[in-house]
Amino acid sequence: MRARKQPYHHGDLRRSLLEAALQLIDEQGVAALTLRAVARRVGVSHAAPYRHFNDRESLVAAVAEEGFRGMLAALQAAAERAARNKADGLTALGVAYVEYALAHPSALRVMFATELADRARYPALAAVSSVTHDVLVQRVSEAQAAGRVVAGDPQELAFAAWSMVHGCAMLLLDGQMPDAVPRDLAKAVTRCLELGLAVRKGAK
Amino acid sequence: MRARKQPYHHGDLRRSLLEAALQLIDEQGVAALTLRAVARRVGVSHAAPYRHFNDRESLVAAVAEEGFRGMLAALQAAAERAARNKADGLTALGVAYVEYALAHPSALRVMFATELADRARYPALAAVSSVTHDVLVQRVSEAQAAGRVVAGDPQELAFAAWSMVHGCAMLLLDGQMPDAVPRDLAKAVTRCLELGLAVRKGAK
DNA sequence: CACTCATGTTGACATCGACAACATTGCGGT
DNA sequence: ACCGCAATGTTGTCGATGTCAACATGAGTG
Repeated sequence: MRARKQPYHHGDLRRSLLEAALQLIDEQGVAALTLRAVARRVGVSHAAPYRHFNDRESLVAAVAEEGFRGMLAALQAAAERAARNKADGLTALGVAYVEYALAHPSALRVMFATELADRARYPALAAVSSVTHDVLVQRVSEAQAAGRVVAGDPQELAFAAWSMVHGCAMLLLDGQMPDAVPRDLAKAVTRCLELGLAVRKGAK
Repeated sequence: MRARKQPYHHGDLRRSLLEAALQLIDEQGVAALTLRAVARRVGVSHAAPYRHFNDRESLVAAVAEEGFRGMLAALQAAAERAARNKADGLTALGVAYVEYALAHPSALRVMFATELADRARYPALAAVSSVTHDVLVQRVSEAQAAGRVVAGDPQELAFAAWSMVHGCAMLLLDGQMPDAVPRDLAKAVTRCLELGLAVRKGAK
């Protein structure tokens, strides 16, 4: 069998570091996400991560990027499911967003962490986050074409929808609603969103 | 004149520390909020802050608390202004929320910082944040009574409103909408919110 | 006037991010 | 087959930070 002595070169250290980072965040929160701790967990020296990440923030950004990719996949899966069932794609998207947030709270926290405020410094992160946004805008446009959503700038309507869902997720994650059932609130929010965007047949 | 030599006792160090903390965040971001940096700015020794804050997180929590108080004042002022002008109090609240966020981005970031996720550890913070929430619920109830908002659990409706406005503020602060005019987006969101909550005269 | 305790200071330690200098090895060109 | 280079890891180190313990100061109270 192959010698168990760790080969000097790890193979795919970058990926291992990312996975360890996710575990750390899950177990001990974002504050515990330390370059040295990640290195320890993977079993490499404390400076090894610097070969793959410029600094701590770069690691955080990379983890956030992973999070966005995961969410993007979840959103697209939800949209396809909705399309197959002839259901409302927009609503499905909103529900999927909140569900992903509740299922991966630490990922969400990293994705929108304060440290990463200036996206300009992390183009890859900005890109994947932008794609996510585009998916949403696209669904809004489709819903408009199908006559299910009021006319108007799809960018602005999408932003409104995103705001609502994102805010809901964040408030739930932050425990701002301690005595409530998250899913009920999410439902209420989604319903309000539907009403707000729906084509209004009546006067007013 | 009074001796300029710093008296051994500062007088109101706690308040000074809080103000220095706010300045630091404004100037250099949340990451620069360091116990030692705050102490330096105030001109006391590096361990002095420990007489007023248990640890770094406690300081952050206290700053967040200040932020909530400021926002609460802004919201209440906006509500009163709206009442005098017979305008819609709920909309005024939403606009005031986003405006406060855009005017005090660093405060907002601290208020909803990741580190303070478990509010249980900071009762004072939880309290003032809860009061803010109550104000919103109250306005929703009033709007319902005035027939301007659909019937339903005011808690849930208020949460939906809060979600939307909070999400809008957060996304704008995070620069997720780089090529847009913040105020336009805020308007769009608020309008969507109004529509979503409004009493529907027509058929669905 | 003396005592006491809150408030502030000094000094120390472990940890962290970051860098530089050095070690190892996979890989491509000859 | 050999050489050499560049990517990848390691060790050592530095300054800064959070945190604690031991000590100093003085404001207010009896």
